[in-house]
Amino acid sequence: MPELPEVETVRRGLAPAMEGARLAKVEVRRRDLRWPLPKNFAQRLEGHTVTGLGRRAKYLLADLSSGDVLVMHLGMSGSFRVDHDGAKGVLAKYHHEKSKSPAHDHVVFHMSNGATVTFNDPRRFGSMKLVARSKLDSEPLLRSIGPEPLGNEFDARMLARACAGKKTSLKAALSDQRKVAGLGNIYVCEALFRARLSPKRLASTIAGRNGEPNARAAALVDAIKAVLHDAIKAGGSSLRDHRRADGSLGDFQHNFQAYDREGAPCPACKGKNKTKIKRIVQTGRSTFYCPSCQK
DNA sequence: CCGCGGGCCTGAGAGC
DNA sequence: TGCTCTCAGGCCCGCG
Repeated sequence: MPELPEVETVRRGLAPAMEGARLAKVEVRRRDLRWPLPKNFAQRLEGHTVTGLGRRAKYLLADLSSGDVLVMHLGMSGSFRVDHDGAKGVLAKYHHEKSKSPAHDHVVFHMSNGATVTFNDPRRFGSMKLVARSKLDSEPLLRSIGPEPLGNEFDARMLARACAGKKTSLKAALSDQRKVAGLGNIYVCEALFRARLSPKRLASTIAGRNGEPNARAAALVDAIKAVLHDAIKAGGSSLRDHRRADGSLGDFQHNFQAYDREGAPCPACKGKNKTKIKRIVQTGRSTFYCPSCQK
């Protein structure tokens, strides 16, 4: 499911239920997620307070009063659901969701404030890991991740430098978390569409000889920031699995201009003969783009 | 170091 | 209805 906007949406939904609350009880129903949860996983969490809930790239980071940080990833199909005691109506309301089978409720956090936070993940590509806060900077999962695209420091200069000299495609480069954090297949396609750049273009062509940014780099950074802002505002994109923490759907899928729109008329083409959005495969993943607009 | 392909899992949807 | 096949929003790992 989740790229940066979906993870940020989840974070904002979980924060009111988790921040400032104590992990009163932690149920581990399946420990074989992406990596097996250690035997003492629940023990290391129980009794400690969540002092803050943050995000880095597509990871959620729960700061704990114990000095640990709980690093969580949703993989492809992970989601969190918040229930409040007595809110049976909410439970009933979403009971029909087939994708939310309780068989895939793998970890349940019972918070001291009465909230229940449930991690559901059919494909189990998601993960949880406890890391000492003092060792977070050297944590292998996070160490080589590039800049946050919505941060002030992320600019054309930074992206151009990361792409300079790279013979790989722009599509592959933007999907590479080391170059910029948080983009996945959807938002790479949408950002390239907005920037009018072909996904097949070499990554090196957004930089000059010395790695300085050109106009394409500037357009691309603007497009990345804009599409992520718009998607967060819409609560992310719901295709199959993504829900807000209250169970409601995101809305941004209705704003896709290229992704998953193979054969549809390009929304940017002028005149009556609009080019159809094309689907190709790059590094094993579908890419959607307009061959006329994106050069 | 770099880039690519394979693999990890389950479920939905298409086609027969 | 039911089977088979393909595809899916991610990322680690091993290979060349």
